[in-house]
Amino acid sequence: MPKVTVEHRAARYDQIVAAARRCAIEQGFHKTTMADVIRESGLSAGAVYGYFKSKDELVAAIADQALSTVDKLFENILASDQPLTPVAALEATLEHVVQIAEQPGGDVTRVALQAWAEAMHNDAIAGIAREKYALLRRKFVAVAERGQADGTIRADADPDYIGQVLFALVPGFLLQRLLLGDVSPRSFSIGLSALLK
Amino acid sequence: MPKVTVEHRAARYDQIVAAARRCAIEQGFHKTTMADVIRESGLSAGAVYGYFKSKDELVAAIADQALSTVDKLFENILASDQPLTPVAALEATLEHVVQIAEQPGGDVTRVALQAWAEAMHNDAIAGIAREKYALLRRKFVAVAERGQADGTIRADADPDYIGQVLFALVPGFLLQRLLLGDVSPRSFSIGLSALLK
Amino acid sequence: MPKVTVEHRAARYDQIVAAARRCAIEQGFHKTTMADVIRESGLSAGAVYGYFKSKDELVAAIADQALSTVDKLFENILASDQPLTPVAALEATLEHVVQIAEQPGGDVTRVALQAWAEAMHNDAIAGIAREKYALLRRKFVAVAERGQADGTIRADADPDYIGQVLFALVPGFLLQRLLLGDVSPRSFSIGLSALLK
Amino acid sequence: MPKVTVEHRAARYDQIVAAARRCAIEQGFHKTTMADVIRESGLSAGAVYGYFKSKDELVAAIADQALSTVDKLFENILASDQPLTPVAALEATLEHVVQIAEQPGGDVTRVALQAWAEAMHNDAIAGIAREKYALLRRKFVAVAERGQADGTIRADADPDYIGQVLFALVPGFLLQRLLLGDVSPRSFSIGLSALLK
DNA sequence: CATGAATGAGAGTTCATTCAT
DNA sequence: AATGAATGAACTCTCATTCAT
Repeated sequence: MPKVTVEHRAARYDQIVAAARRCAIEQGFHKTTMADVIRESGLSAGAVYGYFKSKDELVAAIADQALSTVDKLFENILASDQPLTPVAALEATLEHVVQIAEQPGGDVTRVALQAWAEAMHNDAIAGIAREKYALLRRKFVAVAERGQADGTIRADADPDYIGQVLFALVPGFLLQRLLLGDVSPRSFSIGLSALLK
Repeated sequence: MPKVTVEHRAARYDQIVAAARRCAIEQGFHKTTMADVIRESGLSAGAVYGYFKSKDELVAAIADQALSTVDKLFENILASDQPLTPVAALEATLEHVVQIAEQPGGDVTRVALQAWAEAMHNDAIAGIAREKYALLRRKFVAVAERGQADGTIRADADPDYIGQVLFALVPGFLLQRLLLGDVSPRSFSIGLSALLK
Repeated sequence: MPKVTVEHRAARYDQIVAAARRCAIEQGFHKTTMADVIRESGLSAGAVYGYFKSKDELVAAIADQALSTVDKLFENILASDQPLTPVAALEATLEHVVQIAEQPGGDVTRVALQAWAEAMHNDAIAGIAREKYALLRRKFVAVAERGQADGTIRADADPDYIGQVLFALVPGFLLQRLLLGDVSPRSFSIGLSALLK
Repeated sequence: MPKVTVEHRAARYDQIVAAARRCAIEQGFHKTTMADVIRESGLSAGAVYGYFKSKDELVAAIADQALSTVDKLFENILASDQPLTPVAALEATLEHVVQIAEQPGGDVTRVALQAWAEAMHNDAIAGIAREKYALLRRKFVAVAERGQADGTIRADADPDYIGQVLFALVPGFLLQRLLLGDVSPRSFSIGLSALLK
């Protein structure tokens, strides 16, 4: 009975977050009303408030989820022991971004964008964003360090700086994808390769 | 106070936009109420609505202004006839970003971030963002083309792709600056230089 | 208070319409604010808007109700199978008007007057008014036709015209009653009888 | 100088009332804003307020004007020394109503309707309406009295009652004309004649 | 427990009126 | 005298949240 209930609770929770995410993708956090989420989730107001004490908490949960899509990157691509070149690391990351974005249920990267804006005046979301992005950036620093170790990258530069630049390409790609729509992991990969000679 | 000069109208307009921008920097577009803007501007509700038909219109004006900060880049740095290397173009741009961000009256780049989010479901703002950023990116494409012409960049890659990558570093810098706070034009310049060998 | 019965909803609806009607009788549609209706109904703003999407919709409901007071006329007096003379039909109608007007809760005929004015630039209300009054007028046409059939009314005139004239006496009575206050079904009955010889 | 000014003032006054009337015909008193009147009159806010201390005063002036259209009836048709039959008096009155209604500048009878509604909670307008309509009704009483004197109307009925009935046909006609649009002085004349045998 | 009707503070906006120029 | 920008109280309506059933 306890386990069934726990699973049931988890399913309900996901149901609400999924509904809220769909709304947020469509209209943004702020235009989304609790009534929207309630309707979209198929639950009652009371039920939704049984899982989230407030709209802020629900928004934080969606933002968290959107920002946590990078987690899989760590577990899979960037966790490999084989050395990754900067271009390979970038391309793998961007392909992951695109794959996430194209999943059925709507483009979560749009929610990530919302989360960045929200982080400017919402400490909870800012904290999550900082944590996730610092972690991802550290992976790119590691890539830089390996490159410096094997001589493919100049060793006289702070690897942190190189990591900043490589990581910057991820939100830079995401924004161009959503706003201009004419970029792809391939075009970025080619562009970066060309610059690196 | 009838028979008001064009300058007077422009001054009032700026007064309202400045007040609204201060609010938006602090709390974001959506937590900012018209009452906030009215109080902050020192004008009356009617006066504000004499200049902006709706909150949406006012938000669009602030977003427009924030996104248009890149205009000065075109007029100044990137308009020079002397060839700019990718690193120089990037550093000039990021220094401009920082200078804009540190101007008294609050960090406008925070508003730019809001505008990105808003562009996801606001066609007016999306249009402005697309226009401004397409223009800025073209400058980086031009930099790439010059580099290819003078042999400092490999000529077998589409310069558009190189422009995408270089341009991506701008929002990537901006986001890291606002979120993690540990980047600088210098650190980006060093990081990019190291990658380019 | 979920799971509310249909009767409960209907009662709430009537509660709001009754409150709004009281306000409209006192001050007219336009001087009546939603705050007035909310206070008078004893409900909250949200509750009232749960039953009526807008003030316009509420006004239409009150107007509809006021204009629909003639419905009972059809069911009762004018539906009788025994032939009615014009004078009898008129007197019955006016007595019904007075009875309606003197009901506790305020004189609804004042609202009917408002509805006439509103019908000039409100299609919904104009439609209702047209429908109800066309129906009532048709009853008077029927009275005229019976009169022509049994020889008490000249047969060479269009019964529609006679119906127009008889029906005209109803708003003519109503207006004089509200404005000058010195008319009664009896005085009208006597006056019409005298004219008919 | 004084006379010119007086004429100028009168012209301005008429200009404002005419503008306000056009608005009131189109949208009713309440949907008409002072800004509408100001725009329509081609004057400035200050100018309009130089002639009318408040919107209420302006509304009263339009209502007054609309209700005073019956004045010409007294001066012309109903003032004749030759005896008028009820049917003739009615037809003359209704023809005057139609003529007034069809004048260029919009149907003033729509404003009269507004005035009736307004009279329910506006003593100034109620006073004017009472005065004008009492006067008009008295004319119909006089017609009744003449009829009784010359034997064409039964003498045993209070002529006031007959006047009430005859007068009632005027607003009854006006309302049907505006609401149902299928009546004419002729149809009323025929209808009344038929009833009178 | 789950429901969803009800709450009510507060949002955006309007508009009659004023008064410095 | 005339202007019309400015005022600000008041309006309609929304929506996050609660709690009686």
